[in-house]
Amino acid sequence: MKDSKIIDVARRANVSVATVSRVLNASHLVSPKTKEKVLKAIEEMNYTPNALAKNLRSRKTMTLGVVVSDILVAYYAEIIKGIENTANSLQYKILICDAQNQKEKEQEYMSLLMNRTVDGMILVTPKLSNKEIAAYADNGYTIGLIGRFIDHPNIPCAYTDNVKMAKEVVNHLIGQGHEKIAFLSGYADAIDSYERLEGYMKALRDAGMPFIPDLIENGNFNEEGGYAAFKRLKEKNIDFTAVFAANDEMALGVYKACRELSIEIPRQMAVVGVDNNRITKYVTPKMSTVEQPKYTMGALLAEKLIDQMNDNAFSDKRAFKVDSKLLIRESSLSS
Amino acid sequence: MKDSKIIDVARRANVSVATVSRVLNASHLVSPKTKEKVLKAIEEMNYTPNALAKNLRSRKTMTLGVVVSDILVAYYAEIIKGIENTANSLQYKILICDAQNQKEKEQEYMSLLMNRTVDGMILVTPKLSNKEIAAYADNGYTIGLIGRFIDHPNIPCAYTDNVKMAKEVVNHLIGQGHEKIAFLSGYADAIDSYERLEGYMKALRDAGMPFIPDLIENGNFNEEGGYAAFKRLKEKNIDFTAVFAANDEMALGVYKACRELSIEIPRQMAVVGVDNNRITKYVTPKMSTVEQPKYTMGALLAEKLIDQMNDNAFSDKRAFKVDSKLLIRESSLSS
DNA sequence: TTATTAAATGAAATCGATTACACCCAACCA
DNA sequence: TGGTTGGGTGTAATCGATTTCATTTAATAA
Repeated sequence: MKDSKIIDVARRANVSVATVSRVLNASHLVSPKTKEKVLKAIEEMNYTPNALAKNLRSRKTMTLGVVVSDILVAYYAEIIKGIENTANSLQYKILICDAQNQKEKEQEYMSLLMNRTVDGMILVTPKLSNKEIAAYADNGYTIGLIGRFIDHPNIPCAYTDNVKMAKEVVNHLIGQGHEKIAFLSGYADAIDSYERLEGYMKALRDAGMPFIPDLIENGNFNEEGGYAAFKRLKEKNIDFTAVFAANDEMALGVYKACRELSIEIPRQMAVVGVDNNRITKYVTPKMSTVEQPKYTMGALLAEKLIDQMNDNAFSDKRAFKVDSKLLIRESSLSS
Repeated sequence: MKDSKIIDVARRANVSVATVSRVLNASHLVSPKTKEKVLKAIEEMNYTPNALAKNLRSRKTMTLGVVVSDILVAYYAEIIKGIENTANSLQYKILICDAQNQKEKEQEYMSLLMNRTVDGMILVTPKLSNKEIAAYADNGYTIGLIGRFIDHPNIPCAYTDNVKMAKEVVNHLIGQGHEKIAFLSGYADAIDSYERLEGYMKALRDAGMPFIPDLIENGNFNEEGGYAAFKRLKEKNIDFTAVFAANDEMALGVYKACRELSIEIPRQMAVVGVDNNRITKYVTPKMSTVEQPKYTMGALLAEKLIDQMNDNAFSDKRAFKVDSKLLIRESSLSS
């Protein structure tokens, strides 16, 4: 039952605990008939090894922690799938941690790493600073990063080129004839926001178009934020005909604001988001957005991190910059 | 750093490991100045206790496992939030397990319970049979269930009354003047499906309307399934003017099929789903659906289960039937 | 001052596995 | 026949904490 232990099995099979352990761990150093006896005893007693004892002794848990900002956001859920499937195929389990957008929760979850509950951690767009993250790595903990890059010899990263992505989006809008393009950024302190803004500016510069600071607003990466930001833009009374929102949620907020203000998308206002949330295909008009290889990033990083934990052979390649893809749909198409 | 242990701290502070342990566990049995010495040593050595050793000795992990069918589905994500917040407030952590719709994965994750990695498990609409689940409970493991009910003295359950819910939906459709109402069920073996079908039939009976088996189709709880099921219904050439889909995903599939077949919702076909997925508000027309108190179910059950683990005082109330709410939107409203 | 009691502390057992090391014994070789 | 060899097995140390029990120290009462 629930509380039989290795010594009970040993007694029942008339062998030592060492032998039972050998059977459990598929050692070749045990004769077929002994093995059979032991297996029979295990079966009869319904014995399952205590993972805590095992992990304590072996000093590993074969578990990877994954910290995401919000498990409700599909972006994270898909990354998790990538990590999980790869990890499982390499005999690792994953422990999913929902930081609920709070930095303190992230930190709490990091303690799982420090107290040996997990062998490594994958942080997906964490709020922790580069310095804080690097400190963990410097102390010998195994950490990987998704959706962000830190230049540190022990921290593998998988991320998209936000600058390039944003440039592509803005170029597309310019190509559609837009000259005044607003940008909705996410949290002011999020690297993604910053980089996307950078790409936005570069695209304008390359096209010889002026950068108008008033066309930048912050929308906190969520729907309400996007809604409010768009209203603020409108109140400024500056003309603009397109909005590039740093994610789909904010773009959805723009949709809502436009509906209220009777602004027709895309005829009067072009809109592009980022993430390819499933919803973008269901809204009217269908939303143009950017697809990032979420599953792939998860899978790539999980493999890399597990590799690193096992042979300590840090291959030089630890930065995986993957390509994103602009999906042009109705919301940004001039007729 | 990473590998200092309690004995190192003890030596540095010139005390015994027992004393350090007492400080760590906030025992009152330690003098202020000793305590200070110890805390200083802990601080200086950057010591963190090894959770594996601690859990092994104390025979608990203060961790709850949560097995969901698919982490990408918002329904589960919200339940998880409810569980997590409640658990955290009671000093418990949760370990989220994504079974990816596979029964074998569910079973794999159950082994976390059996090998003492978690103190208890919450299963959300699992594929495991009642008998299998009861067997775990009978063996002394702590299990709770969400979205399903098993009559077992040790298994607390939080679920909605599917029969009542389905009746309400069908009554609403009847009230809108529909006489031929199709039903799209989920997995044939899912209890939810079965119960919703039961409610559907009861509502018909109560209204004195005939039950037409040909109007029942299986849609596997996903969009493609709903799409295909609707097409099959249409091919049968039986008239019907409304569809009740056992979840929103399938209803979405119906939307797609209708678009292809140029059937206008709700004028020619009324549609109602279940779950209140966020998408339902964004589709055109807005989808009528049923809201279940997901967060509440999670919170309720987490509290109950933790209670049960701690005082072993099984209060008699272990079945929480919560009320769902029909949200009537555009897709089911005759003009 | 001494007896009594309570508060602090430490030594060692314990949780349940893995594994280094020692040992036994049968098979093989010289 | 005696000495190697090595496969199979057992004993005991170990992982890093908690906790029981015994002991020392300090505080209080007599």
